[in-house]
Amino acid sequence: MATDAPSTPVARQISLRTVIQALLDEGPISRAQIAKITGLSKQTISEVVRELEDDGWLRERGRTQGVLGRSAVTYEINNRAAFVLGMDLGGTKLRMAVADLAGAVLAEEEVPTDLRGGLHVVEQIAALARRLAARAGVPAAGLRFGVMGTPGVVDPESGAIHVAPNIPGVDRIDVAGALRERLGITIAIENDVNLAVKGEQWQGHGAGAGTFAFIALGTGIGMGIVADGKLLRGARGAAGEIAYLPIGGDPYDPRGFMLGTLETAVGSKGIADRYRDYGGTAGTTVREIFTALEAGDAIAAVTIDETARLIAPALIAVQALIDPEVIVLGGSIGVRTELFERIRHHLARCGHVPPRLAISRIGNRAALIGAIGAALTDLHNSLFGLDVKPGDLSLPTVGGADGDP
Amino acid sequence: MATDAPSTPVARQISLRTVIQALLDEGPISRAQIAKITGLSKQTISEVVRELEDDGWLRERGRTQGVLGRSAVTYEINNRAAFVLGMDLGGTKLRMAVADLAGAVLAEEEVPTDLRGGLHVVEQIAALARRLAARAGVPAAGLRFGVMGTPGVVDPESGAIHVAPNIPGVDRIDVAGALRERLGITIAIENDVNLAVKGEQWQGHGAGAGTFAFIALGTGIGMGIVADGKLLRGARGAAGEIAYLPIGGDPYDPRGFMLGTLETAVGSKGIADRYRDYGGTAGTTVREIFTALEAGDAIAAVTIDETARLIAPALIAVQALIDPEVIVLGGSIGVRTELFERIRHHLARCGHVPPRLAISRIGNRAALIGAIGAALTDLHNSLFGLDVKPGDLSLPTVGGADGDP
DNA sequence: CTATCTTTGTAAAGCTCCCTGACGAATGCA
DNA sequence: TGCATTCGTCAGGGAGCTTTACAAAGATAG
Repeated sequence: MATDAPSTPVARQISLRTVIQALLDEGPISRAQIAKITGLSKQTISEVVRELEDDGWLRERGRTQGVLGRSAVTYEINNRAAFVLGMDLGGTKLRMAVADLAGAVLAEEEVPTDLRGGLHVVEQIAALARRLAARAGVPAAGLRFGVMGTPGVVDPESGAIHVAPNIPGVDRIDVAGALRERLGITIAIENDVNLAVKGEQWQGHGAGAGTFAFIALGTGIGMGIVADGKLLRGARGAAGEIAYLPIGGDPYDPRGFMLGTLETAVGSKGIADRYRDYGGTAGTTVREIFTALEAGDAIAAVTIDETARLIAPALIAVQALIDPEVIVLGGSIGVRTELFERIRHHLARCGHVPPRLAISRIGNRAALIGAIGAALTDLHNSLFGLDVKPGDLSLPTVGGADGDP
Repeated sequence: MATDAPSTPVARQISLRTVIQALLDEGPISRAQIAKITGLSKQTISEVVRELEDDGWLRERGRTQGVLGRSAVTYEINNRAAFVLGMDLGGTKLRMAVADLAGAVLAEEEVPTDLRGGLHVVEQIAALARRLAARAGVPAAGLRFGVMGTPGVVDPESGAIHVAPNIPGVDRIDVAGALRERLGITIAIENDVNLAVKGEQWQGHGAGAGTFAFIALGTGIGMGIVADGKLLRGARGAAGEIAYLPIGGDPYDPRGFMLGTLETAVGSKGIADRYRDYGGTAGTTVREIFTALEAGDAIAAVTIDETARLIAPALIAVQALIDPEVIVLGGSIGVRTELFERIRHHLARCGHVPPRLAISRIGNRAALIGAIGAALTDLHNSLFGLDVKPGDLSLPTVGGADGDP
């Protein structure tokens, strides 16, 4: 429960945090303005700002002018005080970006994933990271944190990748540890859909929403949920496993057990199967079906419409259980406007108030942006976070119940 | 964002909180033990304990003995330092209890709700509260907080009851304000299902679970979700509206629009309709159908089995989206073991790993217990809470995205 | 029964961090 | 040029925590 750290630094730490937060929120401002915003005294602000400036986190920006009274020196966050690495490791592509403390991307690259897998991938990641850091002009000790997204199940504590579809061998080695060793920085690994959600929360349609959902429609179907600003993981990290929603087919049909009832119906394989069942001949991939749809293929149109008709209830289910402010659709299939409009149409037929829908604005970079955001959050918290994080007081233990954790 | 309160008291406030928390967690302990647990110095602990004892929150309990060294005075929370009121206002019954600071119920009573509604109900509540306080021997200024659960939609900020089924007129008056006036304490009003969830979290099957769901099956069907220890409300406070889950019927069938597809199928009316459709003659209420089932009525058995067959996929949906540690069933229908066993059976047929299920342990007192818990949490936080509640630092605004709130 | 060891709790001194009030410095306006 | 206004620093003081020292109280060994 309680911390055993001495509580001396806690007051100053709160002040540091408060000042940083004010600068993040309000942009370049003077010390006097910070004092007004934070309620701390001018004296204290001067001390804190000097401390932060000495350590390189802040820098002078300019001076105020035009207003009555003496002009003031304004300060801003020193964007180049630290850098982070965002990564998105997919089965076919490896995306990576170096960003500064303000989240601005300084260098970004996308390369095909080394299909030999295992340590080859690790080496590829490390080499790319070094190349990007050099290109962005990041000094040797400048990189502080990295976050990598990857499909499959990731242990949130250790970062071990338990199931890694499409990338051979990475579930047998400690990727995070190997990268930490090669790059000299802490690397956290996170599920890519979860990071995409964080990306949407930061720079996409989820910005400003306390609660929203992001659904990735592609080969498979996955969902990430942000509730009250925080990622919802569930008891076993399996929250958002929308593929297993008993919608779009008979939940008691064993054919849906493997991939999940919903994914069997509306995953890319389900769509292709449906197109073929209906007698379509234009191709076997979803991309080809969409191309046929554009060319006026009636069977493709029916296929996509039927897919939308099956997806709409799934969105109703999400709305009923989570009540998100908006549901953002992403993934290679989810961003197609043809499908989107058909889903909209069917949603309106379900009665009640349909959920607000949006197509991902940041598209296939969502996980990368989320990785950068996650790394920045980690960085901020490690620099200016509090050791003491007081939550609600736990209720006393009563009767036969177990105590709160 | 930042506070404008002076930060002087924050250090002592953290210390006060830490000591209280240690006493809540570890029961009666000596000052020296508190010092060890919290990491604060013995000196500071002595000061803090003296302060708390002077204000009546702590009291001496006894002395340690039998161990090496000087014996120590042990302290404990003074249970009788403050009292709270828990209330559960239903369409037919009004339940109320007075509890002490440790959550022990000192007086409890259940009366029929005054069916005249409106101010009559307010007067009834106030009178019952005074009677219970007197019976529990609570001094005049002893009651500090009250929380009341009620069905329908409650504005989380103002406590205004927007929709109050079965109780005429309470949606047109400021119940919380009227009670505050009559009882002289702060009264918060909360949705009863949400409170039932809190009750399960505190003293029921949710104890110790970070994420779980509570489903109330009765006249209607409702759900409350606790995610990472916190109640999930959703963007419009409509999270957990499981009645609208598009399961158990055709989601495009307008007959399900009013009550919701799932509730139309498995609400008490849906069950009764099904029994009649199958040719059942034993009665028209669910209670009568269950009685017939016990008497060996085959049609009742089929009705209940079919109901369970429809409910199981809804639970699968909850598991897929939320991944709860356990799903607790409550409400007059949800606690019936006959139904529970049938649901279990059908869940096992859905493939995948079925969610862990449990029947509510605290039954129809769940909302009342949750109200007591909520009132205690409010009380603790008002007494020993921090003004500053630092969350994660917000990410900087980048590109065209809006800033974080 | 006494000496010793351990633990508890208090006292005094010092440090960190914050605030207040005063004051010089800088700036716009009349 | 003088004045009002705002910025930023200096000096003084208070709150709260820690450390060191020490007295008090109890257990144990001989």
